[in-house]
Amino acid sequence: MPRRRERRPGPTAVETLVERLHSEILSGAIGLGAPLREEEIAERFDLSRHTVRGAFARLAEQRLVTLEPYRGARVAQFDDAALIAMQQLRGALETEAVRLLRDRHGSRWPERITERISAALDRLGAAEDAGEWGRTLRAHGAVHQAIVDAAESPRIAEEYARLDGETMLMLSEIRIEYPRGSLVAEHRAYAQALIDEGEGLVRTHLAHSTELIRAARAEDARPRPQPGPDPSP
Amino acid sequence: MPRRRERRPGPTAVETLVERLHSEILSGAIGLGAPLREEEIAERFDLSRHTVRGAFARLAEQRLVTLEPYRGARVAQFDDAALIAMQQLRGALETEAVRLLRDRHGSRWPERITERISAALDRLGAAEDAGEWGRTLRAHGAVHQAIVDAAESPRIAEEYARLDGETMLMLSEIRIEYPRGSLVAEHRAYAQALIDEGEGLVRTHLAHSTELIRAARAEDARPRPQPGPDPSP
DNA sequence: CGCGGAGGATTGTGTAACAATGTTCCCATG
DNA sequence: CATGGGAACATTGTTACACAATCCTCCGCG
Repeated sequence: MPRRRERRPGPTAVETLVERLHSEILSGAIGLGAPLREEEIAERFDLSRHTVRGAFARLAEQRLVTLEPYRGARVAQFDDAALIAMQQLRGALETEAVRLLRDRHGSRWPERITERISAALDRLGAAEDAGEWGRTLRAHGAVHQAIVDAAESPRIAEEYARLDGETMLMLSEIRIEYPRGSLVAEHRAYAQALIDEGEGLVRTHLAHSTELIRAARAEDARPRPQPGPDPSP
Repeated sequence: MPRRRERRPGPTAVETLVERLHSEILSGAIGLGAPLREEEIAERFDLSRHTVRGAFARLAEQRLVTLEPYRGARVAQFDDAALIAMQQLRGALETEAVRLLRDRHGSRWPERITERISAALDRLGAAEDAGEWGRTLRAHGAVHQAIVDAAESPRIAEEYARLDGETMLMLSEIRIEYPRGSLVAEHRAYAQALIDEGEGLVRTHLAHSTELIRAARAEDARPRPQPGPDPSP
């Protein structure tokens, strides 16, 4: 069923820049809280400052960077309050997604749906086996996203996706110690429990991961830079 | 307790333009689906196209306008699918907010909180009495926002606020017939039920309003313009 | 040591131009 | 008459340069 018309005007300069900065930021090449200077980036990518500003605006929309008038853009930072707020939002979205799924399908979700979730779980297992932290992180995100996507509620899915990108950034500087293979096992059980018992588990699961993240950040014993406007000089 | 430092750099041109366009759009002066041409707006407000484009980007972020590369900006439009998707997201947020409230406060919410909700309800009553539809609409939104704000979950509140603006736009062209005074009565009962019985009612309430909106739109018997990319020529 | 202010750095906005894409409309062709 | 091809035009995307507004640093003064 071909979509009415797939317009493909070459990706705009802003779009490609957004992608490049996105991956630089997510890869940790830029570091949480680091300032992004227009001129420098404009020169580095051979673009005009206007274009760079356009890209910044989009990245700010995804909350990967924060924008302050006359003070510029910087890669976002997350203190514990931000973590909690994010997890509450995530909880709202994932919980509702599961509830919608169960409203529609009861405890027997159609295979088309469970299949995708299973596939995501498999990829998570593979990533974990490979011992690649970044890949594992993304695969983990994809599992949750698959669950939310299954609800076929576009706005919920979209907000969740945005949140996921933000989470990737937040976690980009920490590494959670986890016995190999337990992440996938835990999530297989989680998914099954959602199907069997409903959305109640979502909050438990999130509380668990919130604690892991907090612990991992506290582990980084060094005086954690909280994102106050300016760390006192 | 004075905030660290309230920076007040004069509002930027983009910000003020966003506000002006926001109110023009919400007031219906521009009409759902109407295109916004950069040049025209730049001239009308005596600004450069760059500034206008910046404002468009922000309005798109709030989903009041849609942006298509090389095709420009237009005021958003909403078909039934969009309405449903919005309501699902709204349900996710409001439900979680109430759950957070009851987690913290049980069935006895502190007065500081109920007070704000009551105030919003009072304003709704006043607006309804005055028979001003626009004001009633805003007051109604404020009641729900007050409930969500009470949960003190900043991200949930923020997403909800964005959604509320979008909803105002969606409703800007319809008028729901409602016996005077019944909106506030209904919402007083709703708020009380949330306190007493929890978040279960949220979905019912939303389903109810979804139906009212759909009915009101169907009432506008004229061939409703659905926002397909381009209505076939 | 704290404070104010000069000077530099950076962001915000404007003007003008051109490139890339979308849109319209005329017209030749069947 | 319909239809497809394209020119001509309209609109958006991007650049370069300039200047204004604001922030930041650092120095000298009390």
